[in-house]
Amino acid sequence: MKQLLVIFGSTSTGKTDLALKLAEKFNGELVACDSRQVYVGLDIGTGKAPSSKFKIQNSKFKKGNKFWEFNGVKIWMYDVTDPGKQYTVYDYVKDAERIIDEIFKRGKLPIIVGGTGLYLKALLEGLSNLAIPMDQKLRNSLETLSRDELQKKLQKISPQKWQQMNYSDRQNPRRLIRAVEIASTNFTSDGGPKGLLRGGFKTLKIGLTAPRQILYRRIDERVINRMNQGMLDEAERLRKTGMTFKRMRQLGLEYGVLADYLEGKIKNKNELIRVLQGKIHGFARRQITWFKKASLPAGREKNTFWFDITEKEFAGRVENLVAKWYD
RNA sequence: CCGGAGGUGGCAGAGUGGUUAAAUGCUCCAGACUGUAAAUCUGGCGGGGUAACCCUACGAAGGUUCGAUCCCUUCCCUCCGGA
Repeated sequence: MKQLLVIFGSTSTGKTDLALKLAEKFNGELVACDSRQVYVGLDIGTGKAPSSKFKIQNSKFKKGNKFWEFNGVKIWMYDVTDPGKQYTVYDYVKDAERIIDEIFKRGKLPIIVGGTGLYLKALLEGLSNLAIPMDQKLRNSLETLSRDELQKKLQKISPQKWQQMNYSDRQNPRRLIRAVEIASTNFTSDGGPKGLLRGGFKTLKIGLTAPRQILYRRIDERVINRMNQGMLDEAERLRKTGMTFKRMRQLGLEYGVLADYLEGKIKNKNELIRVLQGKIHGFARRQITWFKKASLPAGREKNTFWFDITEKEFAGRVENLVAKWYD
């Protein structure tokens, strides 16, 4: 039976470092599950480079065609598209499924490394509406409407959908637009991607956590490291290649904050660092909220083995667990 | 020592004699999320209580007033300029 190892957790829990170690031991290849690492040129800000500690110990690094390689371990789903283009869950599932299939053909163990909860869920379990394509023309016109108008429109064309939405989503223009889009399509679904778990894979899921304070500290340090690694230059390079500030803000976190800095909305580097640290704390919290249901038996990431990265020998215990599971 | 500005909740920063536990932003906490997900959206945020409600608060101490964070006096502290 095909086996699949999944490692997930919030930002700064050391997913990639752990996955690289496991890949060396178990003859694996990594598949990143990250909505921003898919873009070419977003390297430092998205943390594609492994931690500096790892880099010093393992200097063998190269970039291949559509993959990066550390110490002989390939990492996929980096650099799959242009940063100016919008990439979505749908694209991700399609691309990642193909990559994973190829890894199997090579007789290797795919290790999915993810911080983007929705992508991970879609890849593993599928998403029933995923196949309904987006209608850019419709979206353009809907985007000119106010939230109020969007709500009325949806209530009119699909009262059932409106009923299903919760209060928070009803205030969310982005959700309203997609709901209208789904309601007004005449697209007949072929079902779309079904999710790997339904393909009969034997999966082991490992979730990484850390106490809040320690997580924040790791985030704060990482922001400073990234500044030292030239995150600012990276942003300027993106500007020079024609990326708009608007697009940078869409990309979020480092790129959004960096856009504010380049535009002078943030006055100095210290403020830049502070703002960024705060934003990433918030991001980590959102990830934790998403993954939290995981700890419940019927939760989103059921059958997950959770590890607190501050516990002694946690990496060794993970290794033992994988060794027992992997045939 | 003299002249000027100012001291507000974790921070930044409004404000005004009563409707101010005090705008707004940030941090922080909680949550939603089936095609932008590092995005987007919702709620909370002095303390206590399920609640009605109670307590402590706008540098300190007094005073004026029915009532002061807002007016007056003194003191303490900070910043700018001049000796």
